Amino acid sequence: MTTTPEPQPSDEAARRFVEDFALVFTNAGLQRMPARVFSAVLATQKGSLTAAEIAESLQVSPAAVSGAVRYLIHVGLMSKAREPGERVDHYRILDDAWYESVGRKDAIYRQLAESIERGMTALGPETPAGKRLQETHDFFLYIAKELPLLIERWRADRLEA
Amino acid sequence: MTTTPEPQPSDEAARRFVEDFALVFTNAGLQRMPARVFSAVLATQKGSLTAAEIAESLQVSPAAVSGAVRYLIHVGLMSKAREPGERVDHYRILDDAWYESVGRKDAIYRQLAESIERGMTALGPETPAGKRLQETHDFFLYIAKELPLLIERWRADRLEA
DNA sequence: CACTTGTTTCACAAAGTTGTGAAGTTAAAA
DNA sequence: TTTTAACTTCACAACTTTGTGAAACAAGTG
Repeated sequence: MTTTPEPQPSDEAARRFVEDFALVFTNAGLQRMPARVFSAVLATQKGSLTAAEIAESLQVSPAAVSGAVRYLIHVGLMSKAREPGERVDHYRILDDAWYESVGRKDAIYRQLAESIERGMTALGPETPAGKRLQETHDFFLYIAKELPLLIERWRADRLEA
Repeated sequence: MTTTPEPQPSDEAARRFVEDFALVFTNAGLQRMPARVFSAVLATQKGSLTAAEIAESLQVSPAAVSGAVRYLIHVGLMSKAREPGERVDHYRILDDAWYESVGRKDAIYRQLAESIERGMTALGPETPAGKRLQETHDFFLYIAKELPLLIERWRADRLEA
């Protein structure tokens, strides 16, 4: 046994950033533990961490890490990789994690639009309510269409530089 | 006493829409009760409802309605109005509720960018981690800037038609 | 001014969520 | 094939959130 029993010997400022960013990310809608795990990996120099390292650095159980990374992988923010003949998984943030997570919001707006459309039928398309819904519907579709284009434009601009 | 004791005599399809839309809206991030209240008002022909009507139509307590509308007003999705010499409040959805609620998301991205910026300082701007954060930071600021422009473009297009 | 009706506040119970320890599973190493 | 380290699953306890009933409050009305 030569590992440190301390919470972690390394950089205190980094740990504060991890919690700070996780908090903001939580406000943005992510659950707490996935936000912390993501944040912990984000703040590493090498860009990846093993489950044990995550657990140690956040002071949580391996079970919590397991649940969080499963979720993060599911929503396409992280990937798990194991080198051939290795025993540990390395978790890293996908290169286009952010683009995806913003761009994927178009699905939400599309769902809203679909629900509104059903509502128009239910309430009568020619009634005042129906007409009000029509505009909302169009707006949601507009956003759903434009969001991915926005990301694309960013990508294109980025390639030039 | 001449009011109906039934859950509500009126349109069944409308009630289904209310719950359907509330659900989608909840998936999009709103709490359940505010989503239901909003949805109930959205589905009315006259475009407004009193607290009592909301409570009746959703089969919830006045307290729940009170809490929900307070929240909805706070986040700028609803307004409360009382006619001079009236005893009841009428709740209605703000005309630009949706524009606001989408456009206001730029604040979230701005906060993310700010947190990332603090992280860059903490991790060292010239380190691998610092450089990775830089790009994320720029991306968030880009989104924060473009979202309101997107809404504006919609508004402009709409005025023409 | 007392009454009535509509709204808000508050303590609490019910329901839902989150993270833990412990047991179970997988796969490399011996 | 047995051992061992890494990871996952699961039942449960702690914590949080949500909606309720009851009481307090506010504002027209007679």
